[in-house]
Amino acid sequence: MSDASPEKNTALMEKIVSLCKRRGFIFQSAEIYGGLNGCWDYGPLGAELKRNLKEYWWRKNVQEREDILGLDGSILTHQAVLKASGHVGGFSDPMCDCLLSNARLRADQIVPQSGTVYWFTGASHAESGWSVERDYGVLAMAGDDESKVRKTARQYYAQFLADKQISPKTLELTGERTEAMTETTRFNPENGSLLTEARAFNLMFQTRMGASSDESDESSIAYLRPETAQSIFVQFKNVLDSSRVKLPFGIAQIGKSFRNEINPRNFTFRSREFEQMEIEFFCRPEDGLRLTDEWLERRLTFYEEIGIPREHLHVLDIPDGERAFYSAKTYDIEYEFPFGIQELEGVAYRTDYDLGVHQKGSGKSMEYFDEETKEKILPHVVEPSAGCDRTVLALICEAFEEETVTDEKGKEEIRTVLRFSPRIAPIKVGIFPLLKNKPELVEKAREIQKILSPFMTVFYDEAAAIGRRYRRQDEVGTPYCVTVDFDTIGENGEELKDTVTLRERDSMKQERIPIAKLREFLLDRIQ
RNA sequence: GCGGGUAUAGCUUAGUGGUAAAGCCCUAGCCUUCCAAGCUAGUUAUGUGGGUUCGAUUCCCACUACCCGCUCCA
Repeated sequence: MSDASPEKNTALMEKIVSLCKRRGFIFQSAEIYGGLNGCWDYGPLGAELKRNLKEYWWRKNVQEREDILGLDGSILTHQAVLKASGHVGGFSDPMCDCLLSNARLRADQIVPQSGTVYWFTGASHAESGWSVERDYGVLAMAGDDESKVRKTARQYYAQFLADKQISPKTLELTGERTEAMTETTRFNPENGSLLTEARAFNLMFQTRMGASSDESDESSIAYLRPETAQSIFVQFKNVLDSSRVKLPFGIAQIGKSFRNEINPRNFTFRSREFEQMEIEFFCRPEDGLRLTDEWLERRLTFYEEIGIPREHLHVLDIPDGERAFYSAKTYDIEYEFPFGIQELEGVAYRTDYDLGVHQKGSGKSMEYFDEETKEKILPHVVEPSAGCDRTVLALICEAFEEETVTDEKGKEEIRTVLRFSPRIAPIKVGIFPLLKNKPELVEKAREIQKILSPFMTVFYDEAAAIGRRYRRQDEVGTPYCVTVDFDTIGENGEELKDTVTLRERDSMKQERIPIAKLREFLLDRIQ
């Protein structure tokens, strides 16, 4: 996808989805039962790919740093945590629908209006005897005349007509009365039509804990966490007290989060169950903005290291007024997916908002005592929060390529190849005996499999012609293949004995390498 | 959530109100000395549930899922 265009590319995305299923990267959840909306399962290769991503992230951010510590919090979350964080009250959108156009509107974003409301109780059609009783209203703003209002009402009632041949114009409106209203948000500013009652659509999955939990017992309510961040904030004190760390330091977590998205879309990109890779990096207030910029750079480097080049990433500096209310600075790192430029990760400076609300909510101090300055401070926090599933999808999209190759006879064909970085490729090396009906070759290949498999994911394959086996591995992104031939078993002299052909995925070049050096050679390239 | 579209084998596509076809893939065997070779054999499908009908994969209805647009994404 080196020539990725920002325009939508549905055909490309369909090919990628098809490959993911065919080769066992990603399946639809509960497919044999018709599928579960917005849920996906990772197949054998997808599981390897995702694991490689998570392990590399953990290695770079936890293992190789002494100032970041790991955490693995529970998914089931105490309701008090999410009340304090603002999710119970605020993690919802009041939505209402226009009764006329069915447009969906955010109730809290409707500009209040004033005018005269015309109420009706129903409509009838004298000729056919049809009638409907249903309350409806239209807001007439200054300048609207009555005929326009009645036309809107007739269009509304016409929706209930069984006979679509009847013109809305011939309907009689019943029960008309008027009412003056000021600053109302119950009507669609576009057309004056009455809206449905606002319904809160909370994006959190709620559950009840305990065997005896009954519907009326509010205290049994728990939630599936909508982000991994909260368990980090809630355990901030415990980590601090148990680990003897000093500011600045971070707590990292990889784990599942759940949001009841209204509209899951774009394959695994927006799912209801998803995995996050988050760091909360705590610091002194004066360092927050600087560290936000530093983290942005560090994260961009990370994406380059796993094979997503900087030129396919976009950094969005979210302007004042568009950031979440708690954030003093936010960068979005976006990737050019075939379906558009979409967010992979947010790097947000959350100030002391989170520790502040939990200090208030729990009544427990979240303060940090600085031994040098002898002062107590409430640390600020910088949060690089990456979507794991989104990054896996980006890795697959970035790696996908259909290459035209010409064989010796001049015949052109399409080679589908996933150009994964060796570091994250699900299978590191394919091991083939040149021929499967020669026991010496098979035996030697099995030996090599045994040597390498403790160190990396290997795939042994003896079926079909050697070229086909190479292509199979190309399609799943295996960077190297090793072939055992007659040289290996010493048929062509001592100097070639115990050497194998090493074939590289991208160049399709082959070189001769001693079996004894294979492990080191491969490990050098996949670390 | 609204509107539009789609649903036949692992994939890509035929087709039919009366036994569902092909190519690729896959599996096994033979053969085969490095880039999807050949021969033989084989497995596998009408998304789910109703209705109409003697009979439905085909017609009708509902549901589900996916795709596109809108909406939404603290």
